[in-house]
Amino acid sequence: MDFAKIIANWYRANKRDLPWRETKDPYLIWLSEIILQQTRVEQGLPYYYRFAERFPTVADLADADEDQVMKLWQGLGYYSRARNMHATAKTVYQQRGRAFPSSYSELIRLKGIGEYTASAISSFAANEARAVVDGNVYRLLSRYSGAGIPIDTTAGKKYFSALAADLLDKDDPGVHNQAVMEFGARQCRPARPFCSACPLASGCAALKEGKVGLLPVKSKRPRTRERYFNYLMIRDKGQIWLNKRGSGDIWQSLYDFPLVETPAPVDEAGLFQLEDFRKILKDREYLVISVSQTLKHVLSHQVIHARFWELELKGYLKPESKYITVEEKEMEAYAFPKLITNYLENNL
DNA sequence: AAGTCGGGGTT
DNA sequence: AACCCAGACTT
Repeated sequence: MDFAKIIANWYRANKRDLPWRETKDPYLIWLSEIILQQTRVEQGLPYYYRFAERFPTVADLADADEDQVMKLWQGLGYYSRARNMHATAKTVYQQRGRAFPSSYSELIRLKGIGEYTASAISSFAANEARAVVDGNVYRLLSRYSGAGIPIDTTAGKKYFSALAADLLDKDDPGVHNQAVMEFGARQCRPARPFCSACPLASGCAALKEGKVGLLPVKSKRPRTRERYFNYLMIRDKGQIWLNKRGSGDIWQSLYDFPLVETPAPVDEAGLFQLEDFRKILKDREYLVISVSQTLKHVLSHQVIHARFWELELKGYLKPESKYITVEEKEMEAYAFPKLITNYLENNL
């Protein structure tokens, strides 16, 4: 029995019931695929339900405000996915109305859709014969073939894409693609894969050569950098100052507070002398309401050490135009990074 | 080709 | 602490 047949049989017996497997609507499939990029199914599932309910068609998503989209995405990370998703909804709705594309050649041109996602949508929605290669498939194929070529290099991507295309079941590419990913995720999982009860065991090169635990090979990722954030929660008669984060840094399009970043931790006396701090407060007097402990927040390439300084203004001060002021009760309408919501949950 | 972009689960 | 996740984009 060949690879595709074995995978198909395994999938019939082991598949999970997932909502995006019950539709052929390319829009809903696209929604699920964007949400699932670099994200575990269990983590993405509640977000999929929220987006599918709140934005049932591409027109609904295209009509939404960016703040609404970001708010619904809040907490999921990699926020460029949400911004690109929103942009693509507008593009599609403008150019094609409600008919979301389902062909690879059209999909690949859209923002936020790369080779994996275009293959996934076109195979699931239109049964186009495009083989998906996600993290699960890389692992499965690397082990099955025994190939130790690094999966995060151009050569590796080329090699495994060709292998996946070769193994693709062209009679049923959509189900085949679902099956290989599910197999990689659950049977051929990263740690402690179920090799002793694996239907592919007899043909698995890594198992034969005793190197399952060594595959797949990934070249090393760069170290993270440390950053020190001093967040100013500036209150002025029930209003609080917010900052919308721009391009060139983390958390673009989310909101936080006026920020003084320093190259090293600073104490109270040190912070209040900094030019960046005084520029925000001008000469206005303020009361220091509270100073938090240092919170550590870990991202993929950064570790952020954050302190929150709650200040109450004595008398009115018009903030710089880059900041907005909102009633504290209205803050829930804005999307914040996890670091901020964690602090607010524990301190308000 | 290398760097960047989150947050959470697992080992 | 290191690795990984239904990757894509920028430089």
